[in-house]
Amino acid sequence: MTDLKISSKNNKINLSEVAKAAGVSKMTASRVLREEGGYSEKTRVKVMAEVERLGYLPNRIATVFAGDKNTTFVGVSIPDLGNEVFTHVLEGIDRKLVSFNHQTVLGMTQHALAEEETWIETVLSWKPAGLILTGRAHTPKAVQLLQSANVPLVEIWDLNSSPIDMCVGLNHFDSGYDMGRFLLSKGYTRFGYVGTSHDAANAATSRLNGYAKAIEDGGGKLSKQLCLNDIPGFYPGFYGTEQLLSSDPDVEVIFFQNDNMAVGAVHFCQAQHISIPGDIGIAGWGELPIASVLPYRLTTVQVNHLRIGQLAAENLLLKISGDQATPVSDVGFRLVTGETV
Amino acid sequence: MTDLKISSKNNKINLSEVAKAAGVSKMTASRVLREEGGYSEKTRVKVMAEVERLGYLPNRIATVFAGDKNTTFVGVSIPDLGNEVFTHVLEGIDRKLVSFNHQTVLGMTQHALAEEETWIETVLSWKPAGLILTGRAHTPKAVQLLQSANVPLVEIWDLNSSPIDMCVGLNHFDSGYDMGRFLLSKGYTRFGYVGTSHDAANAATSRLNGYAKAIEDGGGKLSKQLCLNDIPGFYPGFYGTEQLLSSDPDVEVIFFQNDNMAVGAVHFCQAQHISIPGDIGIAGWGELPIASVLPYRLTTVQVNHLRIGQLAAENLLLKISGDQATPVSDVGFRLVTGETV
DNA sequence: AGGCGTTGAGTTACCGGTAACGTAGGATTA
DNA sequence: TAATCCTACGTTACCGGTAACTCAACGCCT
Repeated sequence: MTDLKISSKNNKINLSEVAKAAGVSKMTASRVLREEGGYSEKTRVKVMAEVERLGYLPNRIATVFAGDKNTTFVGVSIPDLGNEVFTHVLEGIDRKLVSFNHQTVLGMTQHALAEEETWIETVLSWKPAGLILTGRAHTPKAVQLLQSANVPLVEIWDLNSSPIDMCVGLNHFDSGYDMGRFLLSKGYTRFGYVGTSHDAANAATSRLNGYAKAIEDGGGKLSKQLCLNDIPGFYPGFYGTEQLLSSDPDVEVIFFQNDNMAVGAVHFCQAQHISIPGDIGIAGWGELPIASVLPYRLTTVQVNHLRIGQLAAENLLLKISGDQATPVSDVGFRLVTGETV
Repeated sequence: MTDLKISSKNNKINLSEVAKAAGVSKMTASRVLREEGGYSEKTRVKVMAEVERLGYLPNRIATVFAGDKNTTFVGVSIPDLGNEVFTHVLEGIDRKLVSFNHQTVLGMTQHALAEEETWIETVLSWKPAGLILTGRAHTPKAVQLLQSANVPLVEIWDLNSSPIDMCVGLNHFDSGYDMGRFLLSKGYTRFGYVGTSHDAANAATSRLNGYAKAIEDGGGKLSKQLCLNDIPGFYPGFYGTEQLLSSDPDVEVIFFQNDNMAVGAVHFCQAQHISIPGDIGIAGWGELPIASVLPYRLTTVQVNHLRIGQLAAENLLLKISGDQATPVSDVGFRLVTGETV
């Protein structure tokens, strides 16, 4: 019976047992482990020896509970991992968080606000140190949860002049507008756009809106916009181009949701012997790694994805430690004129 | 003073307050919330009304603590997010976990066992429901921590006949061996390899070893192997090819660490007007999305990354709920002969 | 010798839930 | 009608730490 109990409880060594083994009180052991001071060197050595010998692993759940504090978890929601853009942002976030002893709790919201709401509720119930959410749109209940939870929060990606708490991103509308204006300046008159599901009021939609506005302002025509029900990857860029060109062969230039889709388009054009930029112009967005190996410089919008993540994490960490943090950070963008238009 | 307290404590509504407001005991409120039964419909309605009115959010930390249970977190360690291969695995894991009310706690170990050990210790102190680790190599202390923690564990990626607990992956050595044999059968005699940092005993090294063994067994020559100190992406594939060919122009075929590197090579060859497969053969690994838009089918090894993640999560969840789970799952691979050799 | 500060501890209460047990009162059964 | 069972709760103790407090022993000073 006793054996069974021991084997089933396995590693249930807690602070009391360490203290007992070291011949001190629980409190003294606690002080030693937290290096709080108020104990002799002799005691410290005794306690640490028992910690080592028994393989004591602190129960951080209990610590959080005792102090009525929060954990060191930071909830990070991103739409999905299939979109390369967000994996770079996530990497920037996690690198920074880890170096400050925090852990990323992942939330893939699949671009659905309802999923996000559920996830927020779950994560908040675990008392996170902070939250980073991709996008500025949330359900009313989510907003209420976030406000009353009173947890440091950064909304990233799409710039938001009045964030719930803090915000790090760029103005997607402007980036689309600038691209539109640039293409107009190149003499194009018939414009196309290819992206993926834009049901939600997301950043890609803002880019499309900016693009459309620029074209309208400049007297051009957005002949065709295609929103595929797919991920914004290489192959959707490939077949999206095929679809767009077959339904509207007069389009002179296409703006894609991101570089990967644009590269898909480049490969489609190569396969069909359509000259770039002679027969058609191609523009991407986000400057993704693939662009570096193309035979010509892709026309795109350069965005420092990693920087967004880092800055979001930095501001969050500041607020977590009670310091002042910038409420709104604009990381900006840069138009890369390239050779594909 | 009182106001200050209220505003600072904000949403500190706990079960006691809900119970008091509903005119029942804490225990009854607890039973209602857990739908445990043992209460009248009238009571249920009263309690739920107060939960709603007060915006009560359960403190899951306290629940875990009370029951001396584990959280619903699952620690997932991957080398890095910059490697597209692992993001697919991670996506498979998280999708499955989420649908069973678990959350992914991310750990980027940067291919360093010491980082992994630190991360394991931290995550274990948070009482996770389970762990998924990429790779089979761990520090002795990490292994000891994992064993004594007695938490469900899946080691993924590299197949391991004697895992600490469970294992999901494929035989990387064999996949390299098969590729080597296939290339030999195509008549090549002088072989090259380009990958990234192989200091650790990782899966890519196993592939290289399998490849080298096949070449040796077949009487060919592994003329040159290049291990760049970079990420296994497009551009390293591009300049790695340049480096390899300039130092050893006689190489007839190159096996790359993954498809992205191979695509970088394809673009290098296109830029230099080197014919594929006429002048040189190119082989990748992993069948990544970019391969779908190339003008010809890339010779590669197809691996179902998403499936690895799903299967790992499935087995973990089985074990978490106390059921039997497969100790070792081989997801296999498939050689894609392609047109680039 | 008595007063006082410092050092190195121990004691108590508590964080927010839940397991285990206790119990009043009505319904059912012998 | 009394014994018994069930329903719908309430009470108590506890999970593993830590904040806040208490306290003994010792050295030091006047």
